[in-house]
Order: sequence, then structure tokens, then C-alpha cells
Amino acid sequence: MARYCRVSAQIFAVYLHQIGVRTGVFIICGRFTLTVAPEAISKTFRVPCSIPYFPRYNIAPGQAVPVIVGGESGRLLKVMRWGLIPHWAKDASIGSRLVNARTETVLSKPAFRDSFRFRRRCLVPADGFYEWKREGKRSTPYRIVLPDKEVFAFAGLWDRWDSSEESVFSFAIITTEASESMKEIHSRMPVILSVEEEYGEWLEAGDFNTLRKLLRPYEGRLHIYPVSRLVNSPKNDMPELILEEENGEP
DNA sequence: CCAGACGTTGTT
DNA sequence: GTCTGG
DNA sequence: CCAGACGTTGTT
DNA sequence: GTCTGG
Repeated sequence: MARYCRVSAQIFAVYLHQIGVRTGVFIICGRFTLTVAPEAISKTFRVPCSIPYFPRYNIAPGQAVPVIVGGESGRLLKVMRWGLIPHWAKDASIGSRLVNARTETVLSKPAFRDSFRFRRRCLVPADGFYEWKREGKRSTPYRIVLPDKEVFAFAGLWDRWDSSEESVFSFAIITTEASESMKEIHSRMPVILSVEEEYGEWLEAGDFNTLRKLLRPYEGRLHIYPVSRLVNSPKNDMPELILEEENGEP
């Protein structure tokens, strides 16, 4: 088994560049966390995973993110940009608006339906995500994790965009209405998949009923807790962002 | 026919 | 106010 | 999601 | 690329 070491942000950026994620046109960036080791991703999603160990506490749209896609020869981990650029787009900037896709309309929207139909579906590994609760003018960030903080996946869609200069792979995260526990914070939530059967179905199923069944609010137990406002800025990416605050409102 | 959009979120 | 970038 | 920009010219 | 609006 290969061993991984923690690498600097600079080295990680170089690595992303090497595997085809260009920093020029976009990049390097909802919000969610992915702090687990590559071994955990590999084990949970049954996919070869050779990315360096680089915990991320504040992943924002526009950034390069590892996702899992299905393929003829099995699952594959691929780094993509968050913010789907449809293959027909004239320029990449549309991606900054296609960060989420609604479950309710995913089959009818031109930007998403082909990805849904033609198996350009992906799993987006995460071990938590942020939502902001609005209270008047104030908004407070919360982090949502599974009970044991284990890694899970958002249901995603991806596409490939080709310009004369480059090919960009990008994805969007599917949303649905909030579950009972999430409604305290927010009216919507990402689609969460957390067991192997769901992973397989989302990547490989051809039947729309099977797929739509997966796109429901997550009713399992969630741990929801307020975090530091430092998370507001995508520039901040450090372990302190996911600490439990002592007295409720941070 | 061509032109223009193609998306979600939340708030007023 | 609204869009783009992260 | 939030933060930050919101512009053009010409020159290095 | 494909649909909607004019």
C-alpha cells in the first residue's frame, strides 16, 4: 500500500496543474470539507486514489476537487472544477453560476439533463459541508457532519468543455429540500449518499426511477454545529474552521 | 425563421 | 445592485 | 456559499 | 447542443 504524506498548498497546486487543472483560466476553489486521508476515500468508494494527503477545510466553487466517476473499466478518481461548464458553452465563465443543480428540475434544464441521462454522474467525496443560517442581517455558518465524521458523497453531475486551448472537466452538486433536522438552518441541502449500494446506483444505473429515488433529503442522523465566521472567506483554509464553538453562536 | 438563454440561492 | 472569482 | 469588484488606455 | 421567446 502506498504511503502518503502531508504536502504544502503550493505543492498541491503544482500537482493539480500537472494533472491538467489549469490555474490560469480559473481557479484553484456552498462550501464543504474533505479532510480525510486518501486511504479513506479509496476504501469507502472502492477506487484507486493516488492524490496526496491534503486536508481541505473550506472548499469553494471554482476550486479543483477530486470526484469519482464510473467507467468501463471501473471507478476512477478525477480532479474537476466545481461549477459545471456545459460542453456547448462559449466560454467558461458560465461555470461560476452552475454550482448546484436542483433535483426537481435536473431532467429539464439544458445545462444538466444530458449529464444526468448519459451517465456523466459523479460522487463528490466530503466529510462535512457548511450552510449559513440567516437571522435578519446576520448569517451564521454551521458545519454539518455524519455522526462519526466519516466520509460520504454528494451526488454530482459532470461535463467536459473543450476550447481551442484546453479541456476542462467540471461538476455541479445536486440539491434537494432540507431534511427535518436541516430545516432549522436552511431550506435546501445537498443530496447525500452514504452507502455502497447508493454509490453504485448513482454511477451506474440506467433507470431513471432508480436514480430519482436517490435524490431525496438525507434522513439519517446529522451533527450540525456552528463554526467560526472565518469560514466566510474562501481564502481561509485551516483546521480551526471546523472546531466546535463553546457557546452555540460563535 | 433568428436571437438569446442555458442556474441556484435567498430576500424583498 | 449585480456579477465574477474563489 | 461569501468576498470583492464594478474600467480603459498604453506601457513595462 | 437545444429549447424558448419574439
